[in-house]
Amino acid sequence: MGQARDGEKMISSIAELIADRIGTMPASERRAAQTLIASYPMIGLKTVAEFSAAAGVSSPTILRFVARLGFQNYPEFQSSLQDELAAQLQSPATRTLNPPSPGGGTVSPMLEATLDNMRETFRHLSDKQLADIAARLADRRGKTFLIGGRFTDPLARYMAAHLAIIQPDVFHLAGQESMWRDRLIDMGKRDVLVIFDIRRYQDSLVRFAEKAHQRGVQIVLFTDQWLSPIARFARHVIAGRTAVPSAWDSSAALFVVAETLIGAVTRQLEAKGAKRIREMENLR
Amino acid sequence: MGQARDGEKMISSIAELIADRIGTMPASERRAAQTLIASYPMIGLKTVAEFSAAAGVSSPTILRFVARLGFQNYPEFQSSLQDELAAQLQSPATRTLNPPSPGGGTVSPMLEATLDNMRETFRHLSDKQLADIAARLADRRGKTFLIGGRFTDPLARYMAAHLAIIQPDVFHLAGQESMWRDRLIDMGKRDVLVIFDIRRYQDSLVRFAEKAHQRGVQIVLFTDQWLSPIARFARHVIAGRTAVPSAWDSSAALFVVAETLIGAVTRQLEAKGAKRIREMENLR
DNA sequence: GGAGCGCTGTATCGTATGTTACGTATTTTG
DNA sequence: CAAAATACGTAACATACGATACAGCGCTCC
Repeated sequence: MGQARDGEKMISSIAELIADRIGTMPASERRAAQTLIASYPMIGLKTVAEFSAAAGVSSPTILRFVARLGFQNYPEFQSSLQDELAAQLQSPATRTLNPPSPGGGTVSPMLEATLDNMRETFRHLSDKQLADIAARLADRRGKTFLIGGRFTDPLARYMAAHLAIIQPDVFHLAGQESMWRDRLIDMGKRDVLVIFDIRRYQDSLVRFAEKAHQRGVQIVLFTDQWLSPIARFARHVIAGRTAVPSAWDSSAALFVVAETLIGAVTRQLEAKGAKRIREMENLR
Repeated sequence: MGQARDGEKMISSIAELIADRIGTMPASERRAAQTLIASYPMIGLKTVAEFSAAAGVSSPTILRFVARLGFQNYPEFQSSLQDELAAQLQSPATRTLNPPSPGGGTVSPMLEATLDNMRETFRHLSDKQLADIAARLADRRGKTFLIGGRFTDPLARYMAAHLAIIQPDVFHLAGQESMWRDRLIDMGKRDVLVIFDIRRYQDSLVRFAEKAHQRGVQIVLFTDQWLSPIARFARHVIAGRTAVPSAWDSSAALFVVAETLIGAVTRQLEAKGAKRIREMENLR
């Protein structure tokens, strides 16, 4: 990405790079630079022809322009712009919330990142998608199995603990691989398998998911934004943000999605008037 | 641009368009859709080949995917994404996020409440308090035990899974009450017992906490804002908000506190230069 | 005022990219 | 269980895109 360096000066964005070198450019290239800055960075993502037309110069001038910025070719220049955009989008500039803690402590960054992760996660998650998954989980013609990886299995347990109360045939798959591998026999087309898998993805889970998929089991996958290979077999994929300023990844966003789903399933069953729910409420 | 309409529903972004139609898509196209959503919208700005590789499908599938979304060809699809990006960049305020769902947005209130809970929880939690607890957990002269209630035991497991890696003598107490009650024999003044207990508070846990307290064990309690009776015996109490618009209480705030603590303990051990940490990092 | 140099656009080329046709595998339906 | 329909990938294709060679123009400096 921003490998383009200039002497000892730190250049972190292409816009700065341009500002730095615009003085040394010939007239036409300067027009190109100004056009790019004017509607930064969108015009740079379009084709050379469009860029040149917008700037009122010829194509080769655009290419000479990007070459002068230090890029080998036009695609490389575009990739750089895209990376910049991606970074910009991931850390929402709109940090309107949480006042920085007085002590400038170690807590705030962690919380900030976690809150951002949740907002980002839900931003990519439509109500409809969640409703679909909830409907599938509330559809009581089949069984529900839940399983997770090394760090995420507690999430599977958490979800199972709730779902098992409001409906029958909910099973958390625990213990040794050999234990739950044998449960495949019980699984069929009408069943749902909820899998939690984030980096580093576990081979055993992938294998298990594949076998289940072959048996026609519908897979709901909770994973991180890089998508576990299980996504290949999954009917529904929930991609949560996991990056936090810590040695560990955060599963908090996935946890919240899980809670949201639990709530949605409960509501759907209530709407269906399942008598089990009414009985349950007596116990609360 | 946003000319893509669907019946009477207003679709203003491609992400919404996808969410709307992802249900009607065949498996491979759904994978394409999910990869795009996972890193929205950057992957869509790259070439068909890169997109298809990232999604693990073939190029034609990508093209069929964009065709299903209503675009004549791939460049038109990309232009649409770019326009969307441009609009988003120009008015950061107008973050076109989760559209309120037709069925009376069921997601947003849940997320909002959860985020509020976290802010509230941390507002009453000083950095010093967390640092103290982390220091206690990082003090390796004693053992660490973790246990939780019916719904919160997964949180204990989650925390144990992490702590057990960075230091020895971390035990999650599972199974029947009789099982862990006997472990009391192993506990002494230098040991720490982390308990998760929210409404409805479990008698068995309260009894257990009391016995441990009598043996001089230091108790760290995760509970809700109404405080479990265990608070009476606890050295450190973390009170998290749990109220959400759902039939269930939310443990998400406590989960985030747990993650924060895990991070803090890890950092403290790193600072101490524990060789175990260095060994661990080789494995990551 | 003439010669040299640098800047810019036109025209051409090679290639990477999007596109399409077709055959196979998989699922669905009668 | 058979047959049709659908989904998916392989491979060939055409085009549009970026890259380059070259010529014209203006500017500067002898």
